[in-house]
Amino acid sequence: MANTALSSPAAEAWALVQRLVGPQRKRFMALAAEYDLSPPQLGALKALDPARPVAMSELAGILGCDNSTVTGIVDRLEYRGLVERRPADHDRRVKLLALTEEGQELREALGERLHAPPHELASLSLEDQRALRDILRRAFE
Amino acid sequence: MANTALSSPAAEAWALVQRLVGPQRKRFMALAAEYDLSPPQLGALKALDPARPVAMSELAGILGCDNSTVTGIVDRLEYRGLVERRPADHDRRVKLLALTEEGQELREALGERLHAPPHELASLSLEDQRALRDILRRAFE
DNA sequence: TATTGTTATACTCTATAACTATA
DNA sequence: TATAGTTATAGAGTATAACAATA
Repeated sequence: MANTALSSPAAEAWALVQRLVGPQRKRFMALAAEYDLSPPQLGALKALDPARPVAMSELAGILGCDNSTVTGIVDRLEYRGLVERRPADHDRRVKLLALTEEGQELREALGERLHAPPHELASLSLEDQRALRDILRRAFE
Repeated sequence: MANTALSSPAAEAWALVQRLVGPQRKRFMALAAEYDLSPPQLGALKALDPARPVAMSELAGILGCDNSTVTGIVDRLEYRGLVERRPADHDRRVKLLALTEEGQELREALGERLHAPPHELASLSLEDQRALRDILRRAFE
């Protein structure tokens, strides 16, 4: 955990990425609190797709928790009028989750806040920003 | 949340960073489960300093939760013999947290796992790795 | 008076196991 | 038989408020 050598440039880069992202956790929690959401509720709102309904089990997969946990999270979101459960045509066991209009608006506002890059990146030179973007693009090729 | 323009290179870079780090959350949960720790317990172990005892309130600050929450987390860690509560000389209200020998060993093993860069970074060319590292270093200047 | 840590309380998240209804 | 979602249950995390010891 300490400064253990950092053998490769990738390892040091990874440590720096973690340092960049670390504060994001508190930012996420603060944002959830601001909108009176629990962190998993915010995660669920973020994970739902405005363009396509998502099955309960699919959401469980995205959030990395059990189906039974999703039931409670969605219960509260639905009670608040942010999400709707709808039957699925192709399989009557499945329930599809759709954002209500209010849910979509909230999700939009949340998204804007989460998308804003932290000042460490925003204050890099435009040249560095582009280089960083290009390297990260290559990382996913 | 969708592909909303990504106005600046910094915004796209930030989106890519989040994409890189996203899977890290599940990695973290899986690692905790593997060692029979809850995620906050793993976080606490990670936050404790092998070289310097940490006060309860300091740990609460790092974890971003209330002091009263830390009490329970540390209770379980202490019950398991991973952490010790010690009195502080300078202020008898304060309790200092120190890793036991077993706690240090576990933290070391955990650290090795968390420090390994994901394959997306590890498989970048050495040139890209170095450039990425250098840009991120500048981000923190 | 203010602060550190604990306790009491209430709520949320969490997984497991058992259940219902589909498939 | 197997799967999607719910319910019941028990344990852990979470903050708030009240408290004891200390500053």
